Amino acid sequence: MRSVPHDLRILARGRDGRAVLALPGDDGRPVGIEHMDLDELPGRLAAVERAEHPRWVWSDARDHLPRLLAAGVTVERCHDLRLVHQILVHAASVPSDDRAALLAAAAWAVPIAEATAPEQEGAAALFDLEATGRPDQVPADLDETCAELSRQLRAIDGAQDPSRLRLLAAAESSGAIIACELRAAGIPWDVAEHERILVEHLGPRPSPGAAPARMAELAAEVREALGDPLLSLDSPPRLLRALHRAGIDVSSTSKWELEGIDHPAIAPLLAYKRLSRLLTANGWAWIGGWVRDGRYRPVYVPGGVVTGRWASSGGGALQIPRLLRPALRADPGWTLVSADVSQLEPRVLAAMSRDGEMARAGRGTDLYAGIVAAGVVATRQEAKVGVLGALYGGTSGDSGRIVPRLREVFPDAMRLVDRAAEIGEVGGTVSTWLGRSTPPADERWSAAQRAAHQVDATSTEQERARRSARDRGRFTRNFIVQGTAAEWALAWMALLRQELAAFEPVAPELAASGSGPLFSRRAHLAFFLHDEVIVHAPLSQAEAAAAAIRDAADQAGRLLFPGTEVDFPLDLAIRERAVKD
DNA sequence: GGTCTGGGCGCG
DNA sequence: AAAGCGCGCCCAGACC
Repeated sequence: MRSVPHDLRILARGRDGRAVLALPGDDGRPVGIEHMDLDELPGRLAAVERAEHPRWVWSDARDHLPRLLAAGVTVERCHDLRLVHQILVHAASVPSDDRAALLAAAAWAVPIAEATAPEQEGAAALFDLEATGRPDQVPADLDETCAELSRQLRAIDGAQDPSRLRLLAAAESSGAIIACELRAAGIPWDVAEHERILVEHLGPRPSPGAAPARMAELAAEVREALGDPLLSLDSPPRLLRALHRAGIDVSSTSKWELEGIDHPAIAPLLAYKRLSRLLTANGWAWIGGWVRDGRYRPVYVPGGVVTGRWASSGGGALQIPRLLRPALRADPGWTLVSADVSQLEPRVLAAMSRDGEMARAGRGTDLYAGIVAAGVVATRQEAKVGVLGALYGGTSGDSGRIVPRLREVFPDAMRLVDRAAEIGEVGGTVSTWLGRSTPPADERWSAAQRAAHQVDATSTEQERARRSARDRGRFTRNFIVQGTAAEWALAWMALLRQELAAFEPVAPELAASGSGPLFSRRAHLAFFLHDEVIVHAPLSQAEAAAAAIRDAADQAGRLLFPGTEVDFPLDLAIRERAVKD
């Protein structure tokens, strides 16, 4: 009834730590089985790659790829069974018995592993399994791999729109490769510049346990202004009590509540908080823990967020403060090509909903300016607040005032997100454009809704249930947009990676020092942040890399939304350092 | 000693 | 006052 795609090639774990290559047969059983030692694998795999350009089926990129990359070998395409399992097991478009079969294969649903800072790794362990944060849990032997592949192919083939799920599986799997490659290549990191920024803001590096000079000064000012000479600023409850004693009426110590209060303690306190954050999150300890040989090598976690966005594990790769962006710096003779998409999420919404009016507002560069130009609102700020309110479910304040206006002007777009919210509020499932679905509402949520519908429900129970229903509505409203934007970004990166891989290597004397065997002689992806990429490129390839980034964005739009009027303009810059403006 | 939770804040 | 989504990380405090 169904034939296995002919370009699949299986890489699995053999007995005694050996590797095994095979082809999936039409009956689901492996054929053409080859066993080999691990040190033979990169050479053999590279030969198959060159000759056949297969799609490699493996349990988990993290099982195999780090070792291959260290040996200078990578692959064009894969099918990552763990990631695709995670998608298919919830996908609403997959028939329920196929989903049940996947659910029964519970070992494929492994939790995200912790990252290990390089300082805790042996130097030789950098590319071992342990170092990639991957416990040995997924059943990766040949039979299990084939069985799971069969389940997944059946699930996709039986889905309402197999082509979308196939595209999603390919994009997600490509992300698995890219995440490993990003770690192997690393972010070129200028430690001297990072330290200069720390000293500029905090003062000289303090001895262990001591506070930096600037923080100590600010803390003294705060204690003086509050008349509390022994106060610790690092304990929110104590700080809150001290603020109350000083007559400052706040309900928390958070900065948005403190801002705007007129008291001599506030300015130094806010400054202290800012510095404290810099020190603890990205101070000298962070450099020592995460930067080695001029590279920051974060662990990216594709599919780590329910919506399909990537998460990161260790070092906070997706939360690097803007203040430290200048430390992201190209190697000598190289440059950074940085690009981010302007207003990705509203553009994705316009494309998904085929809202022509919204597509037209975005044509050119700035969607918010387009909304102003169309006469919908008076200022760019209002346009932005309104659109974010539409995407997030804002009801009060400025966004609550503006969203109804957007509902008149962009009826198709607003209907799509409003409908997603309605479905979520009653416990339903919504899906992204390519078919990633929300997990079912958890049992506590459903129990609260049931309780509120009993005849003897208290008003507290009813109010709590209404609130959690609205919470879930905002989640599902945002899910379809954030998740589809993540799909667009995956396609963008996958297409970009393909283009960069075709670049000619530069001369050996122009090689980057720390990017590893595969990436030191041609432009390569170095950083990814939801709607933003940075490519590290030899100077001679910078313009070509910029063109590739733009071309990949155009192609991604057409791939996901054939015939769409929506464009995806980029802010792009070629600079030595990744600073904005 | 360890683990867990919430506050707070960085990113999109 | 964070109004409105999704994260990770650090710290203090609570608890075992």
